[in-house]
Amino acid sequence: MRLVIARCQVDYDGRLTAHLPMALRLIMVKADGCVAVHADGGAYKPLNWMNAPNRLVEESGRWTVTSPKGEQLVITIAEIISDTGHDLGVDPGLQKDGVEAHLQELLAATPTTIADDLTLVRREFPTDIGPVDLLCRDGDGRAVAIEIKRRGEIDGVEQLTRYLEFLNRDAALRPVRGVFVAQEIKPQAKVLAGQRDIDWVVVDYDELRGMPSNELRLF
Amino acid sequence: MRLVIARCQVDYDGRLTAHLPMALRLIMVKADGCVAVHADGGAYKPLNWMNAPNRLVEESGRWTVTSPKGEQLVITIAEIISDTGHDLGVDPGLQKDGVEAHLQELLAATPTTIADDLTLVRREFPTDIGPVDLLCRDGDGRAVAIEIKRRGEIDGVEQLTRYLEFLNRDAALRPVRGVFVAQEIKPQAKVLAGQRDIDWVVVDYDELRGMPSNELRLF
DNA sequence: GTGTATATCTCGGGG
DNA sequence: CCCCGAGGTATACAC
Repeated sequence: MRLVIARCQVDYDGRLTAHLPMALRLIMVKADGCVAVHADGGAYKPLNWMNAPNRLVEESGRWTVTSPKGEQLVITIAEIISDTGHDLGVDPGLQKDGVEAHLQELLAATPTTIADDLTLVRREFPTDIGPVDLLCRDGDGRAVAIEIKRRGEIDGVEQLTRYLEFLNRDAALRPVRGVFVAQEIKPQAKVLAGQRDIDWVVVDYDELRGMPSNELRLF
Repeated sequence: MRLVIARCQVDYDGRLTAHLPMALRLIMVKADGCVAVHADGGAYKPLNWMNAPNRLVEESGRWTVTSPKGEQLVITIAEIISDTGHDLGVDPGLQKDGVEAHLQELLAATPTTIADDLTLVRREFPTDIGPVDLLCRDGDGRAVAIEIKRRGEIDGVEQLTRYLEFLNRDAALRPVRGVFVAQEIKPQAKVLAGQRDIDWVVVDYDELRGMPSNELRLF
């Protein structure tokens, strides 16, 4: 990783046009070739950048970064304050816990936490418009499509609505009910779900995680 | 801006739990207090971070960053390779051109580029569920709701559908047609729009910008 | 502050 | 490669 502190001006032309007047900034060049220009504030997002893959041509006082898609980043350098490089090697990578995938795993193992008469048919049930998180059947053998979110907002209800629209065209499944499941659900999402006859259930991740699936089988 | 190259392990606990094993990385601390841990690849996004505002407590071999919301980032430092600081000052800021707002301005000035019988009623027409980009009337005096995107995808069609649903409840406006306008439209979005009787139009930003609004008034 | 929409979103997975 | 969905999305803006 190369770190350059420099007085520079930056011009990007690609998905949009953007210009940065001359000022002191950090230019970060990573081992994969991506370039980012940072100011001394503004969270972690750089002011301007170019992702890998790209081609960096370094002339005196002028760096030109070109992507295969025709995007171009031109860095005009007036003064270099510092220019250092370090080989960091390959990172072992980030381990996450508590994202939607885990919630889906737990709910697939114990769908009865959503409604006590549900049995799982398939996780990530494929349709032409995307996978349905969980497809279940209820006690009467009727199909139930379940959309899972960490945070339940309007988008999730729209997504489930599209799936239900699609699934209800299939005579073998029809009629399909929908249940919107999340750790928290915004009032607007509840209203929209209600308007569309979609049930919603709030679940607790920590509670689910603490509940072994064999404990559920006793019910 | 402080730049530290160090062998470190990082543990985040907040909106989720995340762990980074010990490895060589860059730790960037900006003047506003935000902290970002970067590997030597993977675009501009850091592996882990904590935005401002926060409180950074630096002990020997252990940095603890705490946010007011109860999130915590713990950086365990085994070895410091380099530790430098530079005062970059306040950045003059980024100037952008070509984002959705500009497209909307241009189309508001010359709605005839969407359909030649359109006249503008209002930009950002307010509804209870969000603002409609453009509300127009066609040659027959019928209301037309227009949703503008740089890139037209399914979400945009859903958004326009919600607006149409809402607007069509208003007897003074009904029946309201919808037009989906974008610089490029994905095939799925065209299909969904077609299914819902929503027209779609592809426009060229550079062409629009090159076209003075008074030139259009001659038609 | 909540709610809504945008983003050069980024990033990863699947066909 | 595109398409789709998730994200500690972040960020701006209106109510």
